[in-house]
Amino acid sequence: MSKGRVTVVDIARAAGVSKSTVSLVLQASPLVNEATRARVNAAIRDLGYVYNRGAANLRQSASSRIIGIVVNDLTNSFFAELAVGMDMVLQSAGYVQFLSNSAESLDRQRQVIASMREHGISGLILSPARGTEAADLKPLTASGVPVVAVVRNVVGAKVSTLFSDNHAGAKDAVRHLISLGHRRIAFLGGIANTTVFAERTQGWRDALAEAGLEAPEELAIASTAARAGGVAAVERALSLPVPPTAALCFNDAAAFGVCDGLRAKGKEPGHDFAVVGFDDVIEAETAVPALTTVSVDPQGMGRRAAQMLLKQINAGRVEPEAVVSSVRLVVRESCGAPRADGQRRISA
Amino acid sequence: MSKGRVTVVDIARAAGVSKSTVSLVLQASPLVNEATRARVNAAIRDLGYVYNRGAANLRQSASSRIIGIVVNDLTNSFFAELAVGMDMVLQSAGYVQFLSNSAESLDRQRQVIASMREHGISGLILSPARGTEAADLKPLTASGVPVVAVVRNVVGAKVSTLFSDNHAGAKDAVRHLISLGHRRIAFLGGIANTTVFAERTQGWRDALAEAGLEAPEELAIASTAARAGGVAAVERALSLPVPPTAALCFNDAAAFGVCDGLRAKGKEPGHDFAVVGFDDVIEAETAVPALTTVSVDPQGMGRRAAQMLLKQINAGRVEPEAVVSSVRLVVRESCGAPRADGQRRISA
DNA sequence: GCAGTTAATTGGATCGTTCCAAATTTGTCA
DNA sequence: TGACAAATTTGGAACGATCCAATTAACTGC
Repeated sequence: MSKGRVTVVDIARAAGVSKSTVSLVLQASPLVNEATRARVNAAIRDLGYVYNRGAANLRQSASSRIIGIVVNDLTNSFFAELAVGMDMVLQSAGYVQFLSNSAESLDRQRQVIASMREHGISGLILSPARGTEAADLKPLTASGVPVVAVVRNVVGAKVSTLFSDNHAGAKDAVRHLISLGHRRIAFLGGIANTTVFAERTQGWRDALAEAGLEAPEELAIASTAARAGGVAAVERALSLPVPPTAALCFNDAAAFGVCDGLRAKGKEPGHDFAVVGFDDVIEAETAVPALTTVSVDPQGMGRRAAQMLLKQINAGRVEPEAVVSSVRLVVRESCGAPRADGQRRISA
Repeated sequence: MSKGRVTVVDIARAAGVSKSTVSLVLQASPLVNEATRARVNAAIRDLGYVYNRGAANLRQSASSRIIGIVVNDLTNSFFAELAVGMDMVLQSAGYVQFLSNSAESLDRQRQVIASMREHGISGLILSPARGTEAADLKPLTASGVPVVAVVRNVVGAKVSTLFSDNHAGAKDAVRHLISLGHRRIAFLGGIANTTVFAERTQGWRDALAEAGLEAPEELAIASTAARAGGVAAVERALSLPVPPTAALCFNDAAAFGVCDGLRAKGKEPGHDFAVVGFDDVIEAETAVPALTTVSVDPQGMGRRAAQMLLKQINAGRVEPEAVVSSVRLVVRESCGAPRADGQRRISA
């Protein structure tokens, strides 16, 4: 049974028709008679036929219905949720995804993209590794494969982009902290020299300036975008001559780290120190204290990115668009503000 | 440039050789003369040739070098890390992965597996959705595609399996809690009626029995395997007439939820109540308090699963093996025990 | 009963690569 | 120089599905 796979010719023979008819049945063509269709389908079932998509893709017109997805850190739940969102719309549109993790390695990313190209992907959604250049995507775009860059930018690349509104989100968050009475507000975590970091810190600076407050550079403490980075950053912040009383963190992972670091120093987040995150990962809501954060809705963003890509694929020609996904501040407990639903925590 | 892709024939023409020679160069065959090889490679570069793996896979002997991976919940970092571990060994073995998320939906899982089959995967690693039956994998195994089931079992399926030693891990954890003086120890979180739940609760029961303690069923509180489930479970536990003083949790996600729930009730985990998790996800180490947990090393498990699959693929014939991956208790702070490195927390 | 439609069906030819057997070139030695 | 072996190179036939033009079957209306 397992020797020599079953092909259209085999089922054609079994059903007493030609391979062409079988092909029509496979494509659910209205041209074929109901009786024959039933006969062919029965043969397909009986022989355990498996459609060979590779063979079908050989004809130039056909598209592979494979979408490549490359993210820079799958262990960060933001990206995991992003991928899940994409999966939802791609799957229901009849595409399958080729998901890979570059783990911030440019080499790895190159390999993965090359491999996807060989497999004839119909499109690529990429959350680029740090340092990705336009040249890395050139071969892909040159051969007309639509690409959507999410989260991070690839300077000079002619691809569609979908970013969250980092500047506005950060500004809103800091405004909120100011409205709660804070005057010395830090920016903690994240990797300096990245676009996202620059945008978020600019939002922080602008909100402070707007309120006539200063934004001393020693209060913008970069480290890493992960939990451990938050711990380190808040430690540095608390050891300053005049420590801050509140912080906007680079992302939720860092914010959780900041909470950990505060507790390690005997301070309770949301009580003795206000903490605001960025991303609104799924744990933000159930954490204690629940994390006030700028919601970028990772799953929604994933869905949107997938939709942008599908639109380009269906349009047939590549016409890059740049979308900025709006964000909104979700006030929970970690900033010490009273909650909308009446529950409250005491503010510092 | 983008019209009509470049094929072996094109580069053959450009390099002044036959397509067969080009094919040999592509496969790095030692048969071809160095000078011609260089000429062909130059043409490949110049024309921007992209190898068409689909066409190559058409010949019966070739293998697709695609591995399918299906996990039941990518947003759980345990599975994300599992996938990352697999990615590492598969990538370096020259395979690409087709990763999908079934999100616990059997329908979805069926669709995805069917799609992977059409793409001619060389093997499948599956963390099955709840309720997966042997019949779901039958077509795959019948056609000789190696399958490795991880984390959860598929009863009756003739596939390789890789599980963590749930029974021993739970037993060790509970023994440790007993050695710290706890007498009323709960089991919190997880979904009843799953193999993993049954194995872990059995370990809990056995450790208690061994110490001559009772394991009343009201202390085994199932809910869900996520953070919110932990919150709910500990709430129920604390409202019992005689509440427990310690708990082994179904997994780390639930354990974090239990910590959250404890704080919401004004109790400090690791101080007023001992908490032990299961999995040792990456956040377990940096959380506050650092989570005492049974380490199953998800990345290592992923690597191992990938190795098992590759072994089967290379062996040529499917010979299922069952591997139980050993686990070890990592004592940190959440159980209230003094740490090995001298730092200590006060035990309740 | 027959031309004119419409509905179903069907042989090739084709996609881009690999593999095989056979052909060509080059090298070696008597 | 000719015979023989080794080193390279090469057409053509697969692989499995699709598409096109062409054929056959079934149905009109007169």
